[in-house]
Amino acid sequence: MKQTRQKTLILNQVSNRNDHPTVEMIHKELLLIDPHISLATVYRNLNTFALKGKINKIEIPNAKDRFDWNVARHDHAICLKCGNIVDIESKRKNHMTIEGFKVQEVEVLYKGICKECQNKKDH
Amino acid sequence: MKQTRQKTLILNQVSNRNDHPTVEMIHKELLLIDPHISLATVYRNLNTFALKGKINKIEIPNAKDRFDWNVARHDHAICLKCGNIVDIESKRKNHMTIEGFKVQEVEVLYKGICKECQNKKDH
DNA sequence: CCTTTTTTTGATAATTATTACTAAAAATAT
DNA sequence: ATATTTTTAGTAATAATTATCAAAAAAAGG
Repeated sequence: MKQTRQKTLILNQVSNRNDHPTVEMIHKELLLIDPHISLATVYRNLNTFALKGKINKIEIPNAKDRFDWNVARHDHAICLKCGNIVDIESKRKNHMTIEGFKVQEVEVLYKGICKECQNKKDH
Repeated sequence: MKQTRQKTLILNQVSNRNDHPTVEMIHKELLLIDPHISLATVYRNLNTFALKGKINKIEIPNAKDRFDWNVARHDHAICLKCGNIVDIESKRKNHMTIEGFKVQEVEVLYKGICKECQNKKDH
């Protein structure tokens, strides 16, 4: 694992924001700093960081992957109107057991309407 | 909504199996009965049935969609080795509330190793 | 029944997020 | 410094699903 300018930029970008950016969002921001940084490089490194547990990868069906600096256990809620993601405190115990199934991970995704979208008028 | 031979075949196929087939699996089975049924038709109708609540669509990140005749509320567990999906009884109450977020749906996915794969020897 | 209208199908093209590929560049080791 | 290894940039490839649309089938209206 060689240290590179790009890796530092990417890890900093995820760490310094508390939304749940997509690869594209991070790439777009980084282009302002390094106009030649490649989308493939951002994908590659975000995945590597997630594998190493430095960041969290949030996989949502039929939506772009999101990344999260917060590696502590927590759930997520996605707004069906605006697509925004918010953190939800997890109420589960640390070790779930299911008869005949060795649980390694539990993913909980709340789908609904966020505060902002509830206050918006549809027209 | 016009009644067609294809719709009947597709709905029957999902209803008559208790695994969680992908579109491809259903299409492959139906080709034995109707050798010209189109994959697009299977996709189209499974999605329509799911929207109407006749069947359940299980969306799993980075995997093919699965379909389920069981429309009652329940969770799923996916085996990280073989990819099989099993039903898990849901322990949640019917109405979840989160401060500032109107929950419409909660998806819980257990990831781990199923009974069969635990007994298999890796080599 | 036969004709008209509406919906659906089949076949394939398009889409889209992500991964694979590879020569050149950068980082580390010698 | 030079050699070796890893990474990057740019782009091609992949794969699941959706869109498109002419032809076929189903329902409606005499």
